[in-house]
Amino acid sequence: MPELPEVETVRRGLQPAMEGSKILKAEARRKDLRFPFQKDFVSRLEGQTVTAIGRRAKYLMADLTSGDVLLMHLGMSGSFRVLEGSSGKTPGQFHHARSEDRAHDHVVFHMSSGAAVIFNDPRRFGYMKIIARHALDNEPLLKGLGPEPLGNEFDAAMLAASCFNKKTSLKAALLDQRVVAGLGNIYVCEALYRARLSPRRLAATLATKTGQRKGVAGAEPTDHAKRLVGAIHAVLNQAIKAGGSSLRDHRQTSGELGYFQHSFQVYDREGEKCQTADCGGIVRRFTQNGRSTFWCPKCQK
DNA sequence: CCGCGGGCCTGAGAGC
DNA sequence: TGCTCTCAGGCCCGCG
Repeated sequence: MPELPEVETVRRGLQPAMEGSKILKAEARRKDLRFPFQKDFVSRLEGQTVTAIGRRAKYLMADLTSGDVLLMHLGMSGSFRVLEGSSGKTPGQFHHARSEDRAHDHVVFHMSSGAAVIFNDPRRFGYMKIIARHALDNEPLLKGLGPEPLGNEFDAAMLAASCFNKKTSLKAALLDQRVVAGLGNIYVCEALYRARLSPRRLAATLATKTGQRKGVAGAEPTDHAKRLVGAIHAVLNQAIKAGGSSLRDHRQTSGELGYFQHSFQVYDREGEKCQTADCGGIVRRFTQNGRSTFWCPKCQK
């Protein structure tokens, strides 16, 4: 499911229930998700206060008073829901995509705020791992992640620099978390459409080589790179504002749907008319590196 | 080192 | 109704 806007939506939903609150009890209801739980998973959580809920790329990170960080990934189908203790809402008002199905509630945190925070993940591609904060820099799961697409360091120059020696397509480069961390299949398709760039274009065409400087080849961003960065910013910000996109599994922690899927211009719109004024093209789909790409062949060059 | 394809899981939807 | 097949928002790993 979740790309950066969905994970950010979840982060904002977890904050009021978890920040400043103590984990009174933690339940891991099976021995593994994508990976086995650490043996001391529960004991390192219980009794700890959560000081902050952060996000890095598609990872959620809960800072604990012990100096540990709880790293959480939603995989393809993971979601959280928050049950407020005494707010009057009944559990029936909160649900995942398959509301009758509690079989995939794999992790539960009982917070001193009175909230229960429940992680549900039918496909179990998600996972949780506790890492000492001082060891975060060496964590293999985080090592090699590229810049945050909404952070200050991500700009056209940086994108061009990391693409200019790539041999792959623009689509594949943007999905590569080492190039920019947080985009997935939907938002890559949407950003390329908004930037009017072909997913088939070589990633290296975002840069003009500027010769050698101290033996290191330089790269100047093209106008295409600038346009693309603008499109990435715009689509992510709009999607966050909409609470993410709900296709199958994504829900806000309140159980509400995100609604950015109504603003898709190409994703899952094969056969529809291109929305660009006067284009007249038809949205097409093809498979690229094993994933569906949606695009308008007429206006994306 | 890089890029690609397979595999991990379950469930929904299409077609027969 | 029920079977089979394809596909799904991610990412690790092994191969060439």
